[in-house]
Amino acid sequence: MTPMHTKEKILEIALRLFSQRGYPAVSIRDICKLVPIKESTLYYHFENKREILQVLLQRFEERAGALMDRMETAMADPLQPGDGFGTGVTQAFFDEYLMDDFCNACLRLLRMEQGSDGELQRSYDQWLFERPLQFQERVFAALMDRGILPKGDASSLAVQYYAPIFLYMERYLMCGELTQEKRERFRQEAGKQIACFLQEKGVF
Amino acid sequence: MTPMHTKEKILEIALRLFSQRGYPAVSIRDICKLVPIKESTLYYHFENKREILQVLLQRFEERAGALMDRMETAMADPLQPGDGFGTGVTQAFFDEYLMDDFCNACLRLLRMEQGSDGELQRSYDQWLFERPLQFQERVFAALMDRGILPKGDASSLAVQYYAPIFLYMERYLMCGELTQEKRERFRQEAGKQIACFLQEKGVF
Amino acid sequence: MTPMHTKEKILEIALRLFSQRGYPAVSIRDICKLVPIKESTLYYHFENKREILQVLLQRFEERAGALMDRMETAMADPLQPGDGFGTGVTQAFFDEYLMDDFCNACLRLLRMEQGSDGELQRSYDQWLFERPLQFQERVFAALMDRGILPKGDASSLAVQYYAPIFLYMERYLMCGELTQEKRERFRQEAGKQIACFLQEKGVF
Amino acid sequence: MTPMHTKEKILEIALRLFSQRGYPAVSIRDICKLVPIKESTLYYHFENKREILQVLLQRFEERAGALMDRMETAMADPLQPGDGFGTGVTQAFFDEYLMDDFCNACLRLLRMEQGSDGELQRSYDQWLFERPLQFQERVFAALMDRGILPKGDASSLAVQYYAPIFLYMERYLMCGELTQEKRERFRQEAGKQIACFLQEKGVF
DNA sequence: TATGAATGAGATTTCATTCAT
DNA sequence: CATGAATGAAATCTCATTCAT
Repeated sequence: MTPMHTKEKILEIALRLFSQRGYPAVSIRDICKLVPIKESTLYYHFENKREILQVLLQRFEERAGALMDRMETAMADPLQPGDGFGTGVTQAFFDEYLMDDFCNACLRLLRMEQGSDGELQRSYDQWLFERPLQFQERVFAALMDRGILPKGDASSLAVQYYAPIFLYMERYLMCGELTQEKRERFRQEAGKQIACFLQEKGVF
Repeated sequence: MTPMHTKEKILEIALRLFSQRGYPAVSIRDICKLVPIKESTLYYHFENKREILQVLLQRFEERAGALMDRMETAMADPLQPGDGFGTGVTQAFFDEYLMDDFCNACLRLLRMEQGSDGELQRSYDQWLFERPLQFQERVFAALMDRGILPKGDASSLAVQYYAPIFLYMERYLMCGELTQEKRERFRQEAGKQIACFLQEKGVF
Repeated sequence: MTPMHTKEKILEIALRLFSQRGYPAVSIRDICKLVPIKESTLYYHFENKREILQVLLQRFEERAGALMDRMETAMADPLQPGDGFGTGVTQAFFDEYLMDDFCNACLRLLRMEQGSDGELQRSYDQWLFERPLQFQERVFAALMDRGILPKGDASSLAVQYYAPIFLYMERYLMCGELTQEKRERFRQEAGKQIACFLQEKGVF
Repeated sequence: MTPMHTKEKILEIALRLFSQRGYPAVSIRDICKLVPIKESTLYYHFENKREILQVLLQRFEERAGALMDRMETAMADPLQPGDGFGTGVTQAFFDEYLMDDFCNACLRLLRMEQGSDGELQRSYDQWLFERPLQFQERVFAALMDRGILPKGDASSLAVQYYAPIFLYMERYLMCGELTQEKRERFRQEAGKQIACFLQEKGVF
């Protein structure tokens, strides 16, 4: 057994259980049974139950932040010719964020627990509303600048673009097991709405 | 107002707490402390903790079902001249459903607990996706029939119409306290998107 | 079983164990095993372990306060002829305080735990130094007023009178089991010192 | 000053904590956190928690024994002319014993833990009652032999001499932090009682 | 010497629930 | 209807200790 293996295993199992049943419904026992270790061992690696959650969410913030930064950087560059309408970026948002095992589980967790903790609420809002909408708004503003889109309310457009994605995410990616079938369904339905949107706006 | 019977008081407090902290994070003690009664008294009114949840959700289903039925009936009638584009119906959906204290709390509850229970998951999907989208689809189909909207994919239109509402509901009505300010904000932002949609589609 | 019997039994056992081994060395388990009840039952009667201690010490303060008040009242009256030099009062201090099962156990407890709690420290000082010395000082001041003792430092006299009592109390009444033999020994040795003191001061 | 070896550091910290909170209330963790070392390291230096206590008390016995021996030797010699009434010896008893950081902490520890251990009880009695009283008795017996004091009960005199010292020690040196202010107060009050005693007995 | 990792036993406390009154 | 009293099970966490490295 490589050292530091246990701590990672704990985090992995804990995230799985937390995202399935919610933080308060998962006991230290449950986690340890699956790792498997004795309960006292867990306390060698973490101060308390809460710390597991914190480490998890801190890692999520790092990954989410890095992804958003990457997306914004990609957009700041003159648009890649082959990217058409930023499709590549949206793809990354789907694959490395909404449907990535780790991020998806963290998002479910945030979504469930935001009610009982102001900080989590803030985080949930940031990573599922604020940053994505902000990003999309900048994209549309840039397209308006370049004359690809008629001048108008970029913020409103961002909502029109993002809302269906969000809806399908909630419906297909935030409940039950994250099966391959659901991923596919999400991709299709969200893709359809995006295509519809782009067509209506006369892009292409 | 009839004097609040104990059973009703229990349900009221329980719903408040469940919708704030989530079902497993609320103890019988917590509920009884606020009612206020002794824990043993609660078991005179309910078989067990689960039953409180069940009664609550059953009542919700009744109310939600009744509302949806009412909405569909209103739509089935030749459109009320003064209603324009079903605005009155959407208003009812906002005021008597998404922002009604009881329904809102139930929706939050469903939203949180759906992960740990297949039945709740089914219910959540039904009352927040299936029925609203279905209804909206029928509305648009009817408008197409009457030539008010060009023939097309009513189901896709329904998503375009409903998704922003859903997004704002998630953002403003499903977290933190349901303040008057948040209600207003929701009404404005959602209203703006609806207006935008109607205008684009050439209705009016 | 009469109602409220359990709570008293818990207090009784807890005091016995606390005064023998010290508060932190006694577990809820230890107490419950002897009562005997299940651990969860204890929490029906007390909020937590600390509360047991608090109830105990509060009762002690009441009894100790009442005794001291009684002693002071007795002294304020013109001295009882048969009481000679307040011997009766000292007797009460011995029998109903230092050697009384309840008070003795509480004093041991205070003595042991004062180190870890400022409030207990205050209480210990009050009931074993402040009040007894104060009382004794008043007695001597009164005797000086009446010319039975030559005018002088009543406070210093109080220490001379009380210190041997305190020393023997510490040696015989604050360690090991409070046997009849130790009580006797305390009474004799302390009595001898008191007699010695009175003789030297020329009282009688 | 040689660099403080780990073992010594452990003993130092342990004594500080034990004397403040009592042996059972101090965990290996608490000690190691302050040393600072990992818990497993402690077990390289000591077999178990108990052994720390034992080493501490063994050292105390050595120091206390040495001091008492020194005091007795000093007394056995023809009285030092400048020492008057053994004042120098009493001073040593104060400074190198009751108020010495190490001895004071050990005495507090013994005082607290004597209840849970027969051996400690024996030790406490020996070093705080038996030996000091015995020593004082011999002093007074010697003074009687030399006609400086009238023949009488040396043992009773010893108690009269020592009891106030003991009382002030308990009150000022066995609770809370051992501040300079408390040391001073002890010295004054105890000194006053000693002076008073000597004057009354007509020594000088 | 020191540490990382683990653990059995046990501590305190909470929880949902029962039952006699 | 309501309560007082009790409880088995489990939750979180602490403790002293071990052992391989």
